[in-house]
Amino acid sequence: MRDPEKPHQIIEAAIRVFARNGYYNSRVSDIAREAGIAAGTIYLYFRTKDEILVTLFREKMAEWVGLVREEIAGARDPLEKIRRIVALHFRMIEAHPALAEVVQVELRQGQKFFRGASAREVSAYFDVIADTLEEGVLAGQIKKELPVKVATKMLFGAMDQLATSWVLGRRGYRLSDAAEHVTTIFLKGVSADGV
Amino acid sequence: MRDPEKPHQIIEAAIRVFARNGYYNSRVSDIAREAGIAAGTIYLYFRTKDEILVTLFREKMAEWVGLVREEIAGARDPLEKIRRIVALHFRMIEAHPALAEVVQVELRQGQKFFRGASAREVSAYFDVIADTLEEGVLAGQIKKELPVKVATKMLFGAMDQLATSWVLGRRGYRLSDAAEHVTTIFLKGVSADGV
Amino acid sequence: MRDPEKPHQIIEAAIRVFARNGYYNSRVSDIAREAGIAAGTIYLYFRTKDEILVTLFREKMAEWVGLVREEIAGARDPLEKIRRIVALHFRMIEAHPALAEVVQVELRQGQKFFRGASAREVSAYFDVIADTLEEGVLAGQIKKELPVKVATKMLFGAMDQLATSWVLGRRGYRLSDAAEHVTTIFLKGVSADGV
Amino acid sequence: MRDPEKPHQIIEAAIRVFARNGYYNSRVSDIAREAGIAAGTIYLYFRTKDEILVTLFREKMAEWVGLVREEIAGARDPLEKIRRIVALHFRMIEAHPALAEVVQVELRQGQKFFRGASAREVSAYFDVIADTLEEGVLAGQIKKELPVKVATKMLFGAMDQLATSWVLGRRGYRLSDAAEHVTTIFLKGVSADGV
DNA sequence: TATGAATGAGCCTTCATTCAT
DNA sequence: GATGAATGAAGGCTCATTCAT
Repeated sequence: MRDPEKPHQIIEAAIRVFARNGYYNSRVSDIAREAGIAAGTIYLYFRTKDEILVTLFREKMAEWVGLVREEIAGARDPLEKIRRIVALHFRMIEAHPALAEVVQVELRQGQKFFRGASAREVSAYFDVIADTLEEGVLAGQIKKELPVKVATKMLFGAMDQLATSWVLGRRGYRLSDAAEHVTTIFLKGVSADGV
Repeated sequence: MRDPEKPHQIIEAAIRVFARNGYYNSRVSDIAREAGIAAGTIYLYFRTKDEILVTLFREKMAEWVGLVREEIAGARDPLEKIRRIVALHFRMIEAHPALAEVVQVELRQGQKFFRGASAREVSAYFDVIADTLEEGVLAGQIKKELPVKVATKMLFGAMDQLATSWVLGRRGYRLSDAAEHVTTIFLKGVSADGV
Repeated sequence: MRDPEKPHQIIEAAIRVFARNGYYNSRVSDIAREAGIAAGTIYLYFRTKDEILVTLFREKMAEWVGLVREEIAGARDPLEKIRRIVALHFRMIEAHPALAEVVQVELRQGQKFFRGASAREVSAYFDVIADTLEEGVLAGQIKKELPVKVATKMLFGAMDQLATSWVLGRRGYRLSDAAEHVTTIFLKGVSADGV
Repeated sequence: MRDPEKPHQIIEAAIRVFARNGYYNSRVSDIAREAGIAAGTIYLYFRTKDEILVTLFREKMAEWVGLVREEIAGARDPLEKIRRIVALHFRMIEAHPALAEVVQVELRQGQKFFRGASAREVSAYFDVIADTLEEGVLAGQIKKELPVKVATKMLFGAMDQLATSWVLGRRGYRLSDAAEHVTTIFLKGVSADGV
């Protein structure tokens, strides 16, 4: 396996193809054509079609979580961190709609049929959110009796649904505009009473 | 084409099979076996495999929305209605985990590849939530500057994510227990300032 | 097996259906619908779909030969007989185009795949022609060195091709008009030298 | 899609298989086995089973007509041309009985159900015969009031029937022996009176 | 390493035939 | 006898994967 650029090219091609047709309606040869290589070449870098999807998830989710971690690293205030997480989430979706589409639509299938291969990476994102919420509790900004796991899933689910609607819909508006609303509502919902 | 029970039996069998393997990993003959009939018989009631999934979505979503409408009909208070919607949502998921799995996992694929056949039914559910929020705004219980559409998607997304986690996870806890938390956080998030 | 009219009705329906779609593109249920009965009923009168075609051939060919025999019975002159055979052949094709179509198109398949079941009936038609030619030889009107079998097949083939062209074409002319030409050319071809 | 020999091999295999079982009783996998390739390979060269038959007709008929044209190119005398056409027709049938069988038996089905795809090629053969007859009329060897279209179909039908009988029968004689008889009878039938 | 022709297992769908009513 | 719902074998076609070049 020589060309270290090929797997990346294949993944990027797969993202575009899966976004267009979905995993099960995409042929390996479609990905090859999109990547400008021969179908057989794909098998020099991936053992099966499944492995493309699994790798895709793993790499992209890891990248994503890395970016989120960077984004919030500079912030001291937990509430500000939440604000940045939501803003970044929506910015990423808007910047990479094809990737967004794949992750939104295929992730669930994926979690079920591809051996939860991306489970670790997905849960890392949940961890970032959960950790931030815990921080806020300790800082007294978030109510201390907050069921953090539930709240984490709520925030993720809320962002995910906004993203899904935007992706599946006509994209006739700026998703980023929703970020502030989402943050406001969520933070009010979890805030400590006195705040 | 007589037996009026057959389509129902086939749909129920399909739910179980799709929940187990996913739509694309299920064979028509699997559905037939699960339903206790011959594969050919399915084609007396459905034209294609796709049509089974589309019909499944349509019927189950319509049923679901019907139940939700009934559930909140008795309540006067919009906040109480939201509470009941969330509670019913989770009760339904727990009561019909296979259906839940199918809807959770396949719906997105579905929205994209099965002609948005269930679009109307799904959006009916969104409408119920949105209408209830509007009511709350008029009643002064929910803040009047609330972006209703965003809030609607947030609540749906939050419930959906909790459900998905529960379905894909080990189901090692009572999903209903989360209902109260979800309601509390959400309602606090959207409540009018003075409340 | 009660209703003695049913087999006949089924055969007539089959002729229309086969003429429209060909044997292999026709369903048993198509024949049943055309006959105004249920598909299962057909199996009270015929054991298989094949048997319908075989019976159809046998009965119709026998009928045909019977008519031809009647038609020429009144004629003394062999040449006149040939003239009548050709004229009747074309009249029959025009009068029963659906039957013609089936016989023209399916007969060859039939001869090969349905066990030559209609071989006897078809060859009876050949016999009528051959016998008439022999008669003409004896009467000195047809050249005595005529290879009767070849000439018989030639006349049949000629009529058959005219009929096929007419059936497959637009039927934009009167087939009967060709009868005289065919007869003239053929009789000239086989006539005794001095005639 | 490279090997330029494959389509030819597949066509030749198909001819043998169709000759044995007929089009509708032949499986694609039968053709593949006969050609010594995998069933899937056929679909690299033909889109459907139908297309095999259509291509077969088109190519073989074009070849046939080309050969006929060559055969008569050297002859000046129209009657001699007819003689050669008939002789070649029968020689071809004898040399390629499988092809003959397919063309004889399937052509009619074909003309009806495969979009008349071979219509042009078949009618090219009719044209050759018709043109030759016209030539004979101009040369004064064939009677000038001859209905050329009818005579053309008669000759074709006659040859076709002889061929069919030989193909479907036991082939217990030399078909070529019939050529002279057919020519003699036909030419006498269409000859100008004084000749 | 890259190619893409070849492979063949797999699945949806059709439809002749059966049989309970 | 008549029905038509049910059956299930069969086959066309697809496409992930292999391998000779």
